[in-house]
Amino acid sequence: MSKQYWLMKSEPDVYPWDQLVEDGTGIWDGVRNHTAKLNMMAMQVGDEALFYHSNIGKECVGIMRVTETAFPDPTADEGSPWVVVRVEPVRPLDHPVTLATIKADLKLADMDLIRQSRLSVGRVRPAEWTHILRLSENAAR
DNA sequence: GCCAACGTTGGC
DNA sequence: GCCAACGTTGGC
Repeated sequence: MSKQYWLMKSEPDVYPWDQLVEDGTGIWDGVRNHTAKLNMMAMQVGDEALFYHSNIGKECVGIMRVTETAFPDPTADEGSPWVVVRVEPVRPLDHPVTLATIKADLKLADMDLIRQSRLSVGRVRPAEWTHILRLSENAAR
């Protein structure tokens, strides 16, 4: 299967991008939503994901790569359906791409991030991915 | 199986 | 602090 793209939210006062960079790798635990879980179960090693800071910042700050497919969330109860994936940082974005920027861009109006604002793990279409990366290169905001 | 009540997420 | 969106729970 060809590479897929994702967006994963974390509140920066709980687990910020810099922490993932410092750790070198991490598991995406604590997801308790079935749609988000299904997205994580669809991830393949080598898929790439935007790291999004929710609540504080409200911006995409970096790119990470999936290094291990879904396995049971060690922070969940035994026998629960919840899973994690393992990720590692690839690189920070040249400039963060804010939610306001994404909302203002017609090409990005159909993103999971916009259409289902509470979803913590969403799909990003290839065209959306390249567009956001282009925005992060250009934006001298 | 329906739906009201309630809880959580996350933007504003 | 408020509220919209959405998920879950529990009574019937």
